[in-house]
Formats: sequence, C-alpha cells, structure tokens
Amino acid sequence: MSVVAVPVAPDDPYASLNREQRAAVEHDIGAQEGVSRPLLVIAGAGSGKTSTLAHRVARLIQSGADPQRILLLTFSRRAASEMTHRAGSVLHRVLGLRGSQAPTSLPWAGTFHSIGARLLRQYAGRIGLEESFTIHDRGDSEDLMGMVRHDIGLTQTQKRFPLKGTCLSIYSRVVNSRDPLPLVLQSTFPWCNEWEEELKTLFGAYVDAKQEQNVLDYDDLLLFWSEMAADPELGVELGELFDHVLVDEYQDTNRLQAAIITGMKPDGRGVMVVGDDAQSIYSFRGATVRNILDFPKQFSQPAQMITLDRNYRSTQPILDASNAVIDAALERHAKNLWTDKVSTALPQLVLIPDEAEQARWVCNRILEHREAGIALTAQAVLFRAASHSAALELELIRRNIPFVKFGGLKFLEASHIKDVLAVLRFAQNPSGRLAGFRVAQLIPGIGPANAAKLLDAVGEAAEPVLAVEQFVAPTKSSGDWQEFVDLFRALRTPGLRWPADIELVKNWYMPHLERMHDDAQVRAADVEQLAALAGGYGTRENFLAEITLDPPEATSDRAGPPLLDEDYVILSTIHSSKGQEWKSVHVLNVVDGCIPSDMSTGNADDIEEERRLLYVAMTRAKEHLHLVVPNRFFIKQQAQMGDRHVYAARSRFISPAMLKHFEECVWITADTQKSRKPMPDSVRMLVRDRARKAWK
DNA sequence: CAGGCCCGGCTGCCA
DNA sequence: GCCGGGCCTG
Repeated sequence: MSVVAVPVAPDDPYASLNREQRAAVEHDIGAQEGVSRPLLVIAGAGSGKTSTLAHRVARLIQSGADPQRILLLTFSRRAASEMTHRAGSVLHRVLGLRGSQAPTSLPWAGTFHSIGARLLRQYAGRIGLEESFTIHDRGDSEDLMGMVRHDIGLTQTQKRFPLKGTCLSIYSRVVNSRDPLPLVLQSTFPWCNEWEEELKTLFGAYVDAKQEQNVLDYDDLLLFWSEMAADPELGVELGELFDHVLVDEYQDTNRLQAAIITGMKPDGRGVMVVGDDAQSIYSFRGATVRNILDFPKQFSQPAQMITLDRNYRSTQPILDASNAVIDAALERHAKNLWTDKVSTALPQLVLIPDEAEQARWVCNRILEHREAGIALTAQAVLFRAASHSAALELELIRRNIPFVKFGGLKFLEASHIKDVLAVLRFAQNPSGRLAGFRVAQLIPGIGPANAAKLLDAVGEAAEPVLAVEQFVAPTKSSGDWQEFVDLFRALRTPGLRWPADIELVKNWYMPHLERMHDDAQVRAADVEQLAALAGGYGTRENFLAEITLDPPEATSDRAGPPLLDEDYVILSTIHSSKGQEWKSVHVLNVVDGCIPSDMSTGNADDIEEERRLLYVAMTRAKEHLHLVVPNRFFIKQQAQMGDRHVYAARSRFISPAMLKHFEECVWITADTQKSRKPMPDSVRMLVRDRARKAWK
C-alpha cells in the first residue's frame, strides 16, 4: 500500500480541526501495513463529529486507502450521503481536484440494515437464501406474526394473548439484545411472562414462515449478517472485504450490531467508532450504551480513546442549561461541553395555558425570528411524539407558514401504498404469502379463502406465472381476474425495464383504487408520487429494498414537497432531530407525561433515556432555545374515559435548582377560545389587559 | 364464501 | 381515531 505524499495546500483543509479532532483524524495514519488500532471517539453534541469523521475518511483515502474497501456505517441514509459528500469535498481540496472532477464515492456507506441487505444479496447463494428475497417492513412483519399467531391457535386462548405488535416487539428484542426470552420477558414485558411457552412456539413458527416464503424482516438483516460474521470461514472473508470500518452514532447500536463489528474485525484493526453516551435514545430498539462503555476492552488490543468536548454549535447559556439537565443523569461519562460563543440570552422556559396557546405562541415566535433575519429553515419545532404537533400544524396552515415534518411518517402504512408495493413484491418473490394474500384480495370476488388457494397453487408450482394462469377464479371475478393475470405475466417477463413495472401496476391499480375509496384522488396522488420516486432506483429489487429500509421521511402539508428554494419551518420528533442543528429551536410540551412520556415512567432506565431525549432536543439549538410548558395538556382517545385533559407540571428534568439557567416567561390570555384573530407580535410578557385588547 | 357493519380494545420514539 | 374480530346478508 503506497502512501501518497501530498504537499500541504495553502488552504489546508485540516487546519480547521482542533487538537482532539486532529488526533482522531490522524490516528495511526501511516502505521505499519496501513492498519490502525481500534479507536473510540466520544463526541459530545455539536463537537464537530460529522466533520471529524468526514475528514478521517478523506485522510484515509489521501494516505492510500481504497474507497471501495471502507465500510462506513451510519444511522440514516441521509447521514451517509452527507458524510460522503463532505469527505469528497475535503479530498477535492487536499488533492487539488477541480470541481468538475467526479466526486469520490463510498460504495459501502449506509445504514447497518441497507449494507446488510446488500451483503446478504451478494452472499445469498452461499448461505442458503434465494437471491430474490424480499424485505418486510415493520407492518408486514406484524401482519405475518399475526397470521402465524392465528394459524397456531393463539387467538383462541382463554386469557388474552399478547397482540401481534407486542409479539413482534418481544421477538425483535430477543434478537437484537441477544438475551434469552425469559430474561427479556422479565425485564421488559413482565405482563407477558405467563406466555413464555406459547411465545417460544410462535416465534419458531414465525421464523419457519419467513424462511419458507423467502422473506427477511429488519432483524434478519442484522441477524444473518452477524451469523455470517461469526462463521469461521465467512467471517474472515467478510472482514477482508474492508480495511477500515467506521461506525457513527455508536451509542445507538445494539448487541447484534456490535457482534457484527467484532465478528468481522476480531482484533479491532481499522475499526473506529464514534458516539456519545449522553445522546443514547434508542434503547426501545435494543440499543445499549454498554457497546460504548465496553468498546475499549472488546478486542485483543485495547482501543485508543479520544474525547471531543468543545462545542461549536450553541451559545454558552444554552450549553449551561443543557449540561445542567444531563448532569442530573444517574450514570454517564464525565464530560462537560464548553464553547467560546458568548451570549447573554438565556434559554426561555415559557409557561402557557394550553396547547392551543402553545401553537399560537410558537407561530408568533417563529415569525418574530424571521423578521429578525432567521430563515424559516433555520428554525425547528421539536416534540416527543409525532402527534404532538397536530395543533401547531393547523395553526401553521391557518397562517400560511410552510412547514416540513420529519418523523412519525406513516408513508408505508397507507393502504394504497401497501397495495402497490405488494403487487411489485409478489412479482419479485411469488413465495411471499403476505404480499400475495393482499394482492389477490384486491380483486373483487376473491376473499381470504380463494387467496389462500391461489397462494398454495403458486407455492407448489415450479413456474409461478403458469400457476396463476391456470388458477380457476370465482366466476364473478373473471374479468378482473384476467386483467390481473395479464399484469402478473407482464411483471414476470424478464425483459421489462424498470421503472416500466410501476407504470403497469399503476394503470392496473387505479380503477380498483377508485372502486374501494371515496378519497381516491388524494390516494392517487400518493401513488403518483411513489411512481415518480421509482425512477430514482436502478432496478425493481433495489427499489423495493430501499423504499422499505429508507422510506421518504418528510411530509409537508398535503400540497406535496415544497420547492427547493422555498422557505419552510422544520417540525420533527426529537428522535428524528438527531445530528441536526438550527439557529432557533422550540421544544413543545416540556411537561411530565410528555417528557418523560407517561409510558416510560415504569423503570429508572426508561426515565434516564427520557432525560437524554430532552438533552438531545436542547443541544440542537445554536442561538435561541425555547422550552414550552403548557399548563393544560390534552390526552386524546383515552380508554374508558374518552378525551380529557390533565393539568400538567413542568417536566421533572427541569428541577427548581436549574431554573437559574432559564428566563422564565409567562403567557397569560383571557377568552382565548372565543377569539380567532391573530396574536399580537410581541409576546414576551403579557398581562391580561393587553391580551384582551389584542383581540379587538 | 365475500364483504359490509358494529363493537371493543388500544394508542411513543424507528431501520 | 384505527384495527381486528364477530355477526349478518347476499
């Protein structure tokens, strides 16, 4: 391996790095045989983590590493592409390339799941998988679990058996944590303890069903990969594909993911992981901070450790408040963020009567910031659960303020999207019963019984098209059936060029859509959008995998995606805000019951995670941070009691001792429910009289 | 056997 | 508010 000697350019792209960042970037560069020791980088919020990783990648390539042999595992595809882009621009500067030259591509940058899917496809033949396997999303997996649960008679039990969603959560937890079922039940699902035997049977049958049907669920992508990595022969082979393995957001990986890394690189050579234990917010998915804590002694040689604690994002008052919140955590790496960005403005803690007022207050504030020169895209509103923004969305629409919402999106859950994807999946993999079952029942006159017959016939046949053609459908569905047969034959014809498939499916599906739904027009627009998206993928197989692993993540208000040059506010769940930053950040519903969520107050670990969630939300802010505390908080659709509201208290994570870090604001209004006129512009501190005047 | 209707239970974050 | 199961009709 040759080391390219590069003269330091006048605009040294590494000059902007601080000492610690530089140490991480230069770690074991030029080491013997070009292999470096394992490295753990603890990177606090806003400490330039992405930049450091990108510079590291660039530095590796600059010193001779082959970009094809760098594995870069990120949390989202968005993060992967940003990293690729930034590494590319550093390289351009280092190597003095022209802007017109092709950017460096990192073919192995992506999420664990998408890289897993690619590797499994590549190795399918060697591990007993059919290469045409399709991937089940969460909803599909639940449905299959439900079918299996029904088939083995667990719906007929005397006492209520856990729902399909709960069953899948338990199964997923067992797989991802690598803990035995009894332990998972005891620690996380104690109310299901009595069903241990039945669950074991169910999970066995579920795994059988997946294998028979040639489908994988999300967990399988990691599970099969880790099994490959654990195999003495395959593991070595996999490990030798890559000289460098870099993992971002390591605090949010689970045991299975850690096993993949150690399986591929048992001696830790070339492995670098980056994370922050204070930002671990995915334990509900089996992520464990232990991965970070145990990393240093995971390999045959001890890992180096570097801490980045200089914050480049936020002002000191915002950091002070954030540090105070996380300081109260029970257990964490001692690390206090610091910055030289001074400011006298304290973060605001805003007391508000109710959620409707909260929505108006936030809108006022957003417009004020915009007047002060902060673009809407530099402002975000964050919340614990996707539904918490409902009132705000209405208010934004009422005032013509464009927005884009991240997180909580149910694109893949809309029945018409599921229908279209099911047709494509069934064509891709006719053994997948779930897709076939759904598709068959779209045809009028075909219900569960006939659909099952069809699938049995397809399953036994050597040639699926033949089986479909020979199937005798009920007389009343003959016309519709024939149309489907033609479609299926066309979709299975080898010469078909993607995305021609989706056009065929669309034309076939539209009449059915109109027959089934009153709001067919709205749904048709979604189908059109899906079809438009399809062109961006090379093959049907690729499209199906990618759309399942990385569905469109943002929605705007009905009208479709906003134009690129348009200004819009960001609405996001706190989870989806990870890694992002904005000049101004509003956090909604900073009340007990929301943060922490009243579903998470069961045990101490859950509450600690909620605390980190608030910390993550607060550290997204660069200049302005507003925590909004509505006094009355609606809880909708409560069982038994119907809608009701509770008088909520300020989140327990903002203790009285921390109040000194905030500017407390009180927003009092009278008769707010009766008036719908616009709010006054300045809302810093209003008394009753002034508020009343504003309505007239 | 298909499909419409009613009732009852549940209801977060996500690849 | 949505899904699933049970019941009824064509």
